[in-house]
Amino acid sequence: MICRGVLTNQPFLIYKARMTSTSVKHFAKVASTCHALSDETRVRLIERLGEGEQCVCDLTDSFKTGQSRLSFHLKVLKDAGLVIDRREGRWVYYSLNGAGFEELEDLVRSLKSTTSSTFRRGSCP
Amino acid sequence: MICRGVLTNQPFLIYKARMTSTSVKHFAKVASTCHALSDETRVRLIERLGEGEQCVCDLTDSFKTGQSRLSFHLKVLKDAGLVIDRREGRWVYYSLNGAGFEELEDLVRSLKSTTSSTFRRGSCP
DNA sequence: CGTACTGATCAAGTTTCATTGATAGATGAC
DNA sequence: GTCATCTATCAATGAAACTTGATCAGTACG
Repeated sequence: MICRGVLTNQPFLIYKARMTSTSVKHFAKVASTCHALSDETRVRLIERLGEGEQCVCDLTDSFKTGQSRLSFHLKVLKDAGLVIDRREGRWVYYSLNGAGFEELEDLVRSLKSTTSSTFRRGSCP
Repeated sequence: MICRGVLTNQPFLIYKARMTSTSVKHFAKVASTCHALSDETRVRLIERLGEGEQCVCDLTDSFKTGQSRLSFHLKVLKDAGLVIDRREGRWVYYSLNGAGFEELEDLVRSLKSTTSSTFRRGSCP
């Protein structure tokens, strides 16, 4: 199966060159961060936290759902670096992690513009 | 459970006001798009397509995996609007869908800056 | 025609994730 | 101290997603 790009004629070599260990981590980072945002409940939590810091009791009230369920989703978001928590007495407050979102924006941008912005048309014999 | 934000004192009303039907769709749209990017193989596919249009045979070769597996992941990406395909004889070429990525960037941006950029500190009695 | 090839689709098996209810840990009130 | 409250964690169940191999649909070629 000898299929090559018109311009480079060596797409496979190019690909291997980009497969550095950091690139591998990059793939996993994008996937794990996006996984955190792949659930509608978690997206709703993010948008809610965009209004400002919220305590879990507030969220449980307005989301009208089990507390353990929200706790689970908040943990997923926290592990992804998208939110941070702060304990104050019995209550725990969650808010957005600005740094995590900037990183996310960078990741998304990097997806679109990887190496060559020129549109290379493939050709198989 | 009477927990209110310091500034508004009515966080729940604010939340309900934002729950329009378009917002609901918005949540689902972010979740579904991010789900497409929540798999490492699919992220690798995206980055590979960032180099230019690729035929499936090329991808199957360099990813060293089953053809049906790649076809499955390409379909997920296509359904999410992130890639487009083009048939040319026996071969099918995939490439990035610029419009889909712009929409994705908008979605991510909208997550960070929803309503108030002011940091509201919650307070529970 | 028939054959060879590319890629999509299907079905079965496996894994991973989300939900639920119960429990445990931590804090504050008494 | 005991009790109540808030939140995290655990175990079990159900659902969704991923993988694999086989088959099917479409195309090219002799």
